[in-house]
Amino acid sequence: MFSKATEYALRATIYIARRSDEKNKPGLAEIAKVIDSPRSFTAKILQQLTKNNKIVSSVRGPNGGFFLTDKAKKLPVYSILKAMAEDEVLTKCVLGLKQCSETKPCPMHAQYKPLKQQLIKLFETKTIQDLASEITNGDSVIGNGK
Amino acid sequence: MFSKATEYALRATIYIARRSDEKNKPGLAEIAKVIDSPRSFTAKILQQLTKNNKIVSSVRGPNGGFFLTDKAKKLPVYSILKAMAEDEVLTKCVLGLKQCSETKPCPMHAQYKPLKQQLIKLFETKTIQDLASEITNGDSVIGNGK
DNA sequence: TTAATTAAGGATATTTTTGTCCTCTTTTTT
DNA sequence: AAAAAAGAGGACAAAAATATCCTTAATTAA
Ligand code: FES
Ligand code: FES
Repeated sequence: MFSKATEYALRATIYIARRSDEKNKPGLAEIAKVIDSPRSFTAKILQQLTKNNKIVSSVRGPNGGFFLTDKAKKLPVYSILKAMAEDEVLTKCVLGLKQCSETKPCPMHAQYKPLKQQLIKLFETKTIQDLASEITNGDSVIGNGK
Repeated sequence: MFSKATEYALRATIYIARRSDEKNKPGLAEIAKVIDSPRSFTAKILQQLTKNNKIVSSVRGPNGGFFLTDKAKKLPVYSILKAMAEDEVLTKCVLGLKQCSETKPCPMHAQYKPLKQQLIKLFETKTIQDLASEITNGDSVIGNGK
């Protein structure tokens, strides 16, 4: 469904949200290990999320690492998709028509549309914090332990 | 959601289903034009659908082209996804965990699962013929006219 | 102030996806 | 039989996605 880059972005952000506060900032090595992603590639993705979109924050130097502000934690998961420029995975025509519209719908449209809307709603409604809590509560996992 | 190749495969197959019978077999040029896809790349995809998976049939020579048998028309759309080796787009974990399971679910799983199941059901239930009929009835389009 | 630690950023490499082109084979028409 | 019209298939090309490495900058601790 999503690219590897976006999958890593989602997993990394959720993990950081769960692990970070004023005192505790997971570093790249820890993050990549836990979410099981290639380290340097993950670094690039975190740069993307840090730079333009202000979803993830970072500090350099000893005891540095990545963290999410309380404000960032309240962002919808959808904002990660937008930061990765993959939000149109959810919005575009499932058969690849240039426009997904009511006036010239593809033959899947009528039945696909309600599912699509539920999907979008799910990503718009769930916050990063919501997903992080799921893990803290032990209801779900994001990778290999922790 | 799906790769370009799979989008072309879906559109091409639906178009062929709609246009073809014993006497009438659309050719590559016509198909690519109507569904708005790169001609030679579409040829490769149709080869894939013809060769291994027997979804599309073809005949060479003058008045040759592509067609679907009545049997093929009754196949679920899902079979096109399988032929293109992209069925796991619908089945895998939305966050990219190696397993989508109940025992170690990702934090999206609980809410994503029902949508995923509806998506799979949609692709498993709808036949190629169903979608072709939608176009014949004028209820939807697959590309630029015809 | 020096050394150590950690993210940022640039350059490069690899792999996959997407796409083109040319020749070969099959089939029909003349 | 020859010519023409298609798809089949292989080789190649271009672009995008994925991934690695190395140097630089910032920050902290000794
Ligand atoms: S037009 Fe294809 S999904 Fe809306
Ligand atoms: S475990 Fe992630 S969707 Fe099922």
